[in-house]
Amino acid sequence: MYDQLKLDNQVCFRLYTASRLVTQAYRPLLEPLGLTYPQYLVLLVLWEKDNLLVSDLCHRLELDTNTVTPLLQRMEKAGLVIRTRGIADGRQTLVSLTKKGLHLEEQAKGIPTCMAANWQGQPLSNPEAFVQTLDTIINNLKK
Amino acid sequence: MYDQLKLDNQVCFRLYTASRLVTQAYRPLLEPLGLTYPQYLVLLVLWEKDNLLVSDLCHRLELDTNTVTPLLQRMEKAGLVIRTRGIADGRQTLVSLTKKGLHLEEQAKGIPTCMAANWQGQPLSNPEAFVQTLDTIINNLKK
DNA sequence: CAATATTATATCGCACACGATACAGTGTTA
DNA sequence: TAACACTGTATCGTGTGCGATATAATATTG
Repeated sequence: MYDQLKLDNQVCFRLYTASRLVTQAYRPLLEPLGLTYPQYLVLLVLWEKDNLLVSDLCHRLELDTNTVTPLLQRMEKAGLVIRTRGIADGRQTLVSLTKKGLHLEEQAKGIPTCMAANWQGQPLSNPEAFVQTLDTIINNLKK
Repeated sequence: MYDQLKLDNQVCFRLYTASRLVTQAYRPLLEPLGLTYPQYLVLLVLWEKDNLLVSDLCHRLELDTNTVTPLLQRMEKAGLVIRTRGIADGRQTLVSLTKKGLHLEEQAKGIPTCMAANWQGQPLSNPEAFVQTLDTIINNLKK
């Protein structure tokens, strides 16, 4: 029995579990809007700046097109976005919000506050340091 | 444009991204062993204590049976574990390591060290506090 | 300008996650 | 002990993630 292989000694397992549980916590808030968590992330990006390329969304979300394209196809079917072929460059796909997608922002604006209250039975001792550590990990691992 | 809806202000997105990137970082280490990351987690648990019920694994990994059962079925097909029906209680399923599953521990023992070196281009400033914050989040969110 | 390389996106296949439901075995109760 | 509730696991359907590959459009090069 190797100590370093104990589940409780794995930072990665905590990261994996925390991420899953947080996503689960979003579910009851997103379900009324008909959104999944990754779809919500796409909308966060588009609410900041509309009419983006698929590649822009990929970069912003750190996801590849093989995840993003089907995600956008489902969102298009749900009437949240429209995908149009690029005019200057025919390889590109431009992603734009529909009225429905745009109006969801109003209904979503309360979610972050709601979540913050949600996951803090015990408040986090030092949120800034926590976020900074996550950023360090992300920057170390993304190419 | 609501400030709280900016992607960069979302702790959850960092958590989600960090978790994905860390899992990705495990891939090249686990692939030679023929394992996925969740399968590796199952083995970590079984290496600590063999012959567990499906429900034990579910509790330990904070996953539901609808995830764990198919996971174990794939691992059984891969010859890593055996699933046997409970004798005392016929509803239970006992999960045991095969020789192959057991012997993988030797090959896996270097992985944690390898990973620690891997994701620390910049070393984390305060790993203990980070782990503690993750535990707080997990404890707040699990029922 | 035709052949080739590159790029942006899409498709395919597989393995999770997870809500919802099914099902078989066990406990309980009238 | 027959009817019913409960429990442990399994199944189903949908939506990601992601490696591998395909496709179409643009850029490059001989």
